[in-house]
Amino acid sequence: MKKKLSIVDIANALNVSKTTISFILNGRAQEKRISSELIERVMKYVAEVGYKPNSLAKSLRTGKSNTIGLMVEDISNPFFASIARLIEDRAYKNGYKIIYCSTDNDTHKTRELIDMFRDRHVDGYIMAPPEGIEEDIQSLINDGMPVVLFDRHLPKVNTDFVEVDNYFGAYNATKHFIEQGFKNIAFVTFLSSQTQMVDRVKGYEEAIKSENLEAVVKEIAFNQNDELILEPLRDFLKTHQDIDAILSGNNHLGICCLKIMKELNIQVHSDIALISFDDHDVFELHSPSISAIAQPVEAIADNVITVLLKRLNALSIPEKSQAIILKTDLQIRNSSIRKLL
Amino acid sequence: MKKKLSIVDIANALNVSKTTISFILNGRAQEKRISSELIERVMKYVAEVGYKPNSLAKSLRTGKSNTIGLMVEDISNPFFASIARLIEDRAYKNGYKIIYCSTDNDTHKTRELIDMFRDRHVDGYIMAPPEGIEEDIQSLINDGMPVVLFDRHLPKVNTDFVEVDNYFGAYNATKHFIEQGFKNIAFVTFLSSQTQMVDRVKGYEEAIKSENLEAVVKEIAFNQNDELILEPLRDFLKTHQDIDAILSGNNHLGICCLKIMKELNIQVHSDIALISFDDHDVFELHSPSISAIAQPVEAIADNVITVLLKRLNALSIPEKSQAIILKTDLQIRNSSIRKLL
DNA sequence: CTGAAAGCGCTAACAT
DNA sequence: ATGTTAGCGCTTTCAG
Repeated sequence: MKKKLSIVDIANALNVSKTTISFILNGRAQEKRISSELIERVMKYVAEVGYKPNSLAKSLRTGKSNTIGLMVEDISNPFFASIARLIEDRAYKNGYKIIYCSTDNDTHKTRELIDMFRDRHVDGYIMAPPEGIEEDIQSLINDGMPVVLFDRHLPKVNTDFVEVDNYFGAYNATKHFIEQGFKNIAFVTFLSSQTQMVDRVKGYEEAIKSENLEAVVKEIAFNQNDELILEPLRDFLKTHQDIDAILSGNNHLGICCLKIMKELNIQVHSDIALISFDDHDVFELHSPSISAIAQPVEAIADNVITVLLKRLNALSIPEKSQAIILKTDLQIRNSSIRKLL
Repeated sequence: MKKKLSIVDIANALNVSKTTISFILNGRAQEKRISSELIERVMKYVAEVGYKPNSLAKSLRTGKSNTIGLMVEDISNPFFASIARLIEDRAYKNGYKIIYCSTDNDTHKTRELIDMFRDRHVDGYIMAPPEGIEEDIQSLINDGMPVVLFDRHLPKVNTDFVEVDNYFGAYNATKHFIEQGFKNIAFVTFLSSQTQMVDRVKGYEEAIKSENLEAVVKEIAFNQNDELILEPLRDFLKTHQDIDAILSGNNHLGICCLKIMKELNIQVHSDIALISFDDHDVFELHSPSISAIAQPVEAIADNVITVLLKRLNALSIPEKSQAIILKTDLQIRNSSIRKLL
């Protein structure tokens, strides 16, 4: 078990003071006008023995950890997983590490996670916030921490966020249903006051209203246990035999709809048309293929990290916070059209 | 921006020495025979002002970070995502945080990640190791770090690991194909010398051989870019029209098979039967539903964390390392049977 | 029972 | 151009 080297070991071995080593290692050699010969010697030795500064000590001293805390709703949901991957990659390239966690939309758990991140001295926060976490985020911001929200935002909290135009995405998909001649279009969503969900419902309702149709919104309580989502859905479909199209509020619900329809032997497309918010591998592969309102995951990840890095590098006066709204992309597949492609 | 409290602030406010505070906070009050009255007073004040010890300083001092590093192949693969979730939960309940990362099966990237974990002073490692990382892991172990491998192991490295009986899983699935009357059964896998993949091929080959059939193994180079996986697969299917059943080495390849078959208008089940290693939402939902060799994700996660916690709490003499092999569960669905259910 | 003080490894103001 | 030194916040030995 080889002992871990410290900066003092290096300094002693080279007969130089540790300050000098520190300066050289932190690229302040020029500024301090250290002889390039010495720099060379130090760098060579450091590489040779494989010395790595102890980042714990460094963080303790500088107050910076070069870590970003990322909180998604559920890392096993492909939408969040892919965004997390992209953010991780970009952060990594910019010298930041990511610690990520799933909130499960649980306010209490989220609060604990924020505490943990805080405790770990993360330099910035990226999160898809659950409801009821406003105060905690505000307190983070008050303490000068950069916070970027994505997928949704908190109206009461003034900070940067990146999301898609949920209203338009749902509006547009609903209009598409109507154009295809569907009349009894239901919207299935989670019981939630999160902005993205609220906007999606609104978009749906406006589109329905504009055509003088009747809005049917089925709200289901969010639950980790899938069976508790499938059950109300099953009831809903059984008691609403007249429905000819469903718009689901996210991919999780979309998949639940598919499961129930399979179970009840309801044919997707010929019995009930379907469009889901958020794309998913399943949708493309399904027979018939399922239309989806795809979110531009790369663009979301890019914008999130860009905004955060800007804050992180900002020297002083915090700029006004920005809201970045991206466009969704309606992927029309077989599940939502009258005639199969 | 409220200043962060330190142990000194608490000590001053209460007119007690910081040592005493430290003892009380770390549950050593009894041992040090501190008056329960004082303990009471300190605890109350700490709760009141919401003081949290700085974990960075604590880690620097104690050399323990209460963090576990978890490296999976790809966090956006549901198999790894669900294991990661389960491990995270269990670790959390035992006072450990998890930092996780995707290796992408990239040895170089993995090496960097190990460095980063090391740098962060994680207390233990859980990983699904890529090939070629043996030395790095060995060096970790030599330095006394607990390392638990899962999903696969490294024959040259003597450490704990948890995996399923891959040989039997594949053998069994192949036998099932044969029982159903399929004769030209192909095995599609990644070009890999990882133990789990090797064992799966072996299981397949043994089963084929036992029935005097001909083994057809298609090996595809692992690639992040799906198109580079689909292409050889497309070629393979075009040039092997006689194949009537495919066993895929993992869920990723299983999904790729589905994609290609859809594209080439090959009917799953009636044209080619299919079983995939690793279960996936897609498989259950697909029409026809796809048979899969399911891995017991809960049991894997449970065993991994249990073994690691045992090491972490072990006071001294490292016990012999253990190999935990779990059973797979063949989920027979419509894609692999002669007559539809 | 409690306190003083050393020290984990690093950075940076302040000498020299 | 390089060295001295004082912390960052915490734990822990040793002395009262």
